[in-house]
Amino acid sequence: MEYSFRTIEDKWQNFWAKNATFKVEEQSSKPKYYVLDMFPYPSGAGLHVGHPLGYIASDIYARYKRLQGFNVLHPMGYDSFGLPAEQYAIQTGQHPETTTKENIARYRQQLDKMGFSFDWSKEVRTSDPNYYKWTQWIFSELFDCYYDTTSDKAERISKLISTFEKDGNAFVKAVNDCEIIFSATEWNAMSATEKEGILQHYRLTYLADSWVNWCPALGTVLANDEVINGLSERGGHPVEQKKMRQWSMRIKAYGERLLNDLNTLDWSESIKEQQRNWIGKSKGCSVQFETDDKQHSIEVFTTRPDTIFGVSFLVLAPEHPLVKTLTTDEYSQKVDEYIQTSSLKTERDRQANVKNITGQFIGSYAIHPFTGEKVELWIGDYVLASYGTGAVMAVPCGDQRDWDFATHFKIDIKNIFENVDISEGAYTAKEGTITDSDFLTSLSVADAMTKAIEAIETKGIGQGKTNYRLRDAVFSRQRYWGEPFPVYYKNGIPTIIEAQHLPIILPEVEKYLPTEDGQPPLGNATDWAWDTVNNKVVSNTKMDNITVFPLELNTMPGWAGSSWYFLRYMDANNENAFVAKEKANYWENVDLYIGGSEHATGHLLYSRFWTKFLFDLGYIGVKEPFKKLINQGMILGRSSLVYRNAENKYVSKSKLEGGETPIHVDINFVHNDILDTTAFKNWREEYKNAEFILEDNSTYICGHEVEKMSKSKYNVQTPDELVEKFGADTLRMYEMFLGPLEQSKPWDTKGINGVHNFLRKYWRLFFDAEGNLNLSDGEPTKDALKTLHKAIHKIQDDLNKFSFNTGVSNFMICVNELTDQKCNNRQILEKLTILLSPYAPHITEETWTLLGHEAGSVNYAKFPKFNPEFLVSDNFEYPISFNGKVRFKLEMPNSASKEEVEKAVMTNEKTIHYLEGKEPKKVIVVPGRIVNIVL
RNA sequence: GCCCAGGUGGCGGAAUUGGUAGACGCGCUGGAUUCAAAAUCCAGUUCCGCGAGGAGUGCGGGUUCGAUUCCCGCCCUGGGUACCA
Repeated sequence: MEYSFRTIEDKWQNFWAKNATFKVEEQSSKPKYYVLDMFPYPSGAGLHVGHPLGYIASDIYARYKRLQGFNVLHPMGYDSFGLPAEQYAIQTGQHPETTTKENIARYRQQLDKMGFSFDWSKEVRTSDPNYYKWTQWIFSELFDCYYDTTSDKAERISKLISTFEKDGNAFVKAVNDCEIIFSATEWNAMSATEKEGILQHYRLTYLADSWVNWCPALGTVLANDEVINGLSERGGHPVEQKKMRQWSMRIKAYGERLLNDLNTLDWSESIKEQQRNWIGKSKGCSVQFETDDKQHSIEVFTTRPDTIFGVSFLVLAPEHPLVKTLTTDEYSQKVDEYIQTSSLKTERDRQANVKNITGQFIGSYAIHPFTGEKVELWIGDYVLASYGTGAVMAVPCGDQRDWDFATHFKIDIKNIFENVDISEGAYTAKEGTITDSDFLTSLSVADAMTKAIEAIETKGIGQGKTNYRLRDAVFSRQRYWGEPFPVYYKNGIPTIIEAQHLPIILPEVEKYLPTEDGQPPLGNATDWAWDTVNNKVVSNTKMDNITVFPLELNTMPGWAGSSWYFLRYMDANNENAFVAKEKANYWENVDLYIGGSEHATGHLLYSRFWTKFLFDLGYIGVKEPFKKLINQGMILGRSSLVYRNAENKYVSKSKLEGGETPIHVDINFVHNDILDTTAFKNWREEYKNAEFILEDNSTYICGHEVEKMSKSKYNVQTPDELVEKFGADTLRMYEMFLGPLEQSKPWDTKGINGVHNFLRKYWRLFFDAEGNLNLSDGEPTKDALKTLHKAIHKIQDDLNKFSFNTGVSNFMICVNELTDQKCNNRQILEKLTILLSPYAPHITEETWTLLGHEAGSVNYAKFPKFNPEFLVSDNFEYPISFNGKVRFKLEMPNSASKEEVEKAVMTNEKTIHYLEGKEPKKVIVVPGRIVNIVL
């Protein structure tokens, strides 16, 4: 009987769907385990073979955890708001919702064919009003909170208001960007508008006129991490700076916690490092420099207070507020010109000219706080207004940029490092001895650092301070296809719509483009006003600014919905809460999260931020969303190329003479690099009369290149045709077999036969030569037991280490050995089947029933434990053969000679722990050069 | 520049509390079966050498009885980040 994967896979996929096999409930009797994939954006192209890589790994792990007796939550959903659907809508007029629904249907079909064990009853879609209702709610909770630095958590804004009413804001300890100090009396005298204006400086989400990365081509604002080298991440359009009224998220308030809690996470070092860099904590000190007329003082931030005696000038950002005041008449024209040119520079220009040193002396001086010497004041656009204080003390001997600047403008360089030559460049190492520095002289750099901060603080001209690179995240997008804000404007005051009136449903619009007068697309909506009497959205014509007000026209960014979706899965259909507290407490957080590393600083940082916020308010009991994170590598495409020569003929690879034009050819016409010339000719009109220069054996061999999968390179491999040809189980195992999960690798179907053959061999273990089911019921042979137990041991090890690739190899070894032994023993096959079921669920369900078990029961109730106790029988004696391998540690002094070591290896009797957590078992190591011996 | 990860046959990749390098699969070579093909099975396959033998895990050193594994210095590839004071 042949292995008929199509019949088998259809049968079991239907069975699983009909019986809701993978539906989970909260069960306190079982330990929980939460396995999550980064949910996909449902694009029009459908899934390609790269998508399922992570899903297969997580599915294997989820099924493995179920075998071990865990109650496993393994859901799937869609990040269904996003730009491509909107752009498609702009082009075709088709509503993004329609496109999105079609794409989701296609994705679902493809996912189902892979045999994933998702609990679809918990599906979420970020564009579903029942979902974004709660995204809007979280936004309103952020609006209602501020960050209290005393309790070090988010607190209700009402608490802050009552403090203002009693004491004003002078003694408030809160993260804010409020520049004025007021008393209680002043506060109480303020109008509602003024009060809200103040509160905006404290709220965790707030409106601010901020410089934003404006992308004219996309008609939208982009986050810092969506801009790469001055170009938009999506599409690569130029991005310019523009000031706009935007919603922002005060993520900065959580900077320290986001940094510290990284240490509690089981994430790859590289991702943690990326987040640390992004948060960019630097410890240092602020220092006030008085101007020589004693009228003003300039605050700088430095990480090297120990070099304060090396200061030879100050540099201010051109945008610094004191520049105009401090510029002398003599220099005002030059300074104005410099400010003018640097303001015209886009981010892109600045980056292109990193080596280009520019600056301008402004004519006035500051006084060095310790030496009393005059130091020149300069402006230079290498100093950023947005970081630190917007001014730096320049120490050319200790900072390369300052050195370059000083050298370029011929400013004196003072050396304060003992025995260091700085004629060729700055000395930037944080070690050595300070000299020529008054009270810091002959101290080490580290000691001087402490001493300098002390002196600065004693003098009252500054203090030790910590700076973060992390900036608040802009939260407004000028888009249609996103979550509307639950906000209306009451006489200009942003007002939140109460939770019981949510969701605010995205309105219909005629056009998805910005309006003529530059309003976001929601400006096209005719029914987009808030009636505060009836609490509903009404027609714009009813707007009277007494009871009916305009609604916010921006929508939320893509990361809004994805910042909390892992919580919604726990309780996807709850209409009364974003997640019920008892469910949140049962599932806690994600135990294993699998997805691409491109989200290192975006999604993963924002999710952590929102999780901490929701924790602060007591809605959930965990501080971090994802305990363990695995980043699957990208699967690259393997493009096939044909070569056209000058005479318009197509030249096979070994006949190339150079100068031929390579042309991408659809990979479906190519098998093992051999081109199907007929298919190629029929591909396009232009190839119809193609002529070929063939190899000597009359084939056409294509060239190839490894690059990103893309439609335009005709190298996209969808899973569908492979499932059709080999079955889902083969594809699942093959994707795992390709290599380590975390590594990126080229897609190549060459080896898929090997995996397919393995499954066919496994299938044949159950049947005799005539194709009849043939299972023996006797006791298994020692050889068969040994093979099985070896496999159990290794494959469990592989699963625990997420080495799914070696897991597949070990299955192959096991089945090859059982085939050689002609093993058809029921006990052996039963256990092997359980072992294989996470990898190849369809074929194992089928064989499970062949073994006489109830249909579907391998999932998994009958075997609550999948562990050594269950699988390895206690009484089994391991046969240690001459060729067997047992690992043991040889305890000998390092000085022992080779002969001595060999002698010890040959004769030693060793005690071996053959399985963890069991009594040690004595085995005698057989003479021979055996060092690495495994059971 | 800085940070992180990695460099092993023709290919994807195994093997690290230091212990027979190249598991497993692909590909290739030869053979069996077949009218033939597919499929299947058997043998071989790191390189050099007819051979005995020698070389070999990016390069150069070091520690060790023994190094793909540990240490030092380089080179290269991939990812991240960038005038952050």
